[in-house]
Amino acid sequence: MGSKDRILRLKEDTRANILDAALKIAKQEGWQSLSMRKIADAIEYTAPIIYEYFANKEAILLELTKKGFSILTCQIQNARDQHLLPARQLEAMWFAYWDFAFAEKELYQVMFGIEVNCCELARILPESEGPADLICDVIVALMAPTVPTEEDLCTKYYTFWSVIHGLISINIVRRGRSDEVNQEVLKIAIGGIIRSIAA
Amino acid sequence: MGSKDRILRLKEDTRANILDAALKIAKQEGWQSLSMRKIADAIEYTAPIIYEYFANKEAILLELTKKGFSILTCQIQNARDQHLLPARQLEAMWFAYWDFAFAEKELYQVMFGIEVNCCELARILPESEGPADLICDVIVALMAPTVPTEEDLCTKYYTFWSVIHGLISINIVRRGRSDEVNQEVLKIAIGGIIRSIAA
DNA sequence: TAAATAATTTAACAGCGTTAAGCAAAAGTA
DNA sequence: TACTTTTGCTTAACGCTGTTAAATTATTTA
Repeated sequence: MGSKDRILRLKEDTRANILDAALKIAKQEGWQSLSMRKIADAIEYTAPIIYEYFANKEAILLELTKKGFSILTCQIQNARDQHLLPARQLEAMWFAYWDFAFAEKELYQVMFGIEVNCCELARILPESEGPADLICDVIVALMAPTVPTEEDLCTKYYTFWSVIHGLISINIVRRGRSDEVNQEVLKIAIGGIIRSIAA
Repeated sequence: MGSKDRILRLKEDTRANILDAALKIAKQEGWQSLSMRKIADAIEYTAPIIYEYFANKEAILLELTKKGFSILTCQIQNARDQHLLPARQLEAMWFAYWDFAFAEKELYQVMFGIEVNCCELARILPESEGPADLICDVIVALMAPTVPTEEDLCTKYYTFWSVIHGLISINIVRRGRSDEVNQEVLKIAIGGIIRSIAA
């Protein structure tokens, strides 16, 4: 009876191997050249086997997206927990976001890229709301005792995200400027928004 | 001898037809489903013919990118010429940028998407510097009589671009919030940067 | 009219995602 | 032990992709 468990565990392993292989290939050759056959090669099976673990290629990308949001959420949480003042927390959280985007460039790309998985991500993947929820909490704290409307909170988060995501996008598609320039732009932008929120 | 000209003109026509067809297909079905055979169908030829006008599919995208930058540059110029004060000009220019991104969504995507044409765009396509040059000029005017260093100017342009590009990206990949929210975020962001520059 | 050149198409290659059929080994049953 | 069923996996195939070479048709030149 224990053999069932062992087999189940092996299956879980192959599933993880598929995801690992996909990400590894993306890191080495880019998402564009990721193919089911390459994944199969990497895990030493033939391509059809993958379809016993994932419905299709998109499902693999979605799972990696999920993984990405899980890691990002975790790191934003950690950043927050290392500060007490909301303003400091917010700054640290966005810097964590920034760091994640480059430390896990491929994950970030599959999370926010022009890929298939765009449209209704929050609907099919509730985890994708994690970072937003965390940051909105701190924005509320920063504004206390004023309580923002849902609309207002959304706009503020949105402004933050646009700035940081814009900077990241530009840095990923182009070869970014020097790190110093980036850090400065980031600090100016974040500081400006924080001040405009706190005011 | 005039027949040579006529043939050349016809050839120029088919070239334009290829570009038009490619953009039309992208508008109707998205870049992802654009194929050489579909283009060929649209211009009522077979696929290999396209290769007498363009080296490959990427060359077609590059040509459309070029076209996009040409239009964008033109519209930014127009926006500038309708105002006198640098601050007003700058605002109008970024709003023109914004409008272009949505009026010509597909062109904007191929210009700044995660596509192949990313890395050294300015090197292979000098036109892509047009908008930046125009806007930098106005930034300099805004700062007068202070003369910014190249680095400083670059950082300021870069900050602008990040904010606007971020907002646009988010609006294109996700279904954007209401127009009012967007306009407000945009106005706040642009206004904030302009003030921080002018100060 | 015959030869040369140009324009266009058909056929093919290698690769893609995906599915169906086939096979071989293991497990269950008598 | 012998037979059947199930499982795991592969091979083969379909229709699609970008791209190239060969074959074919049409046009121009001699």
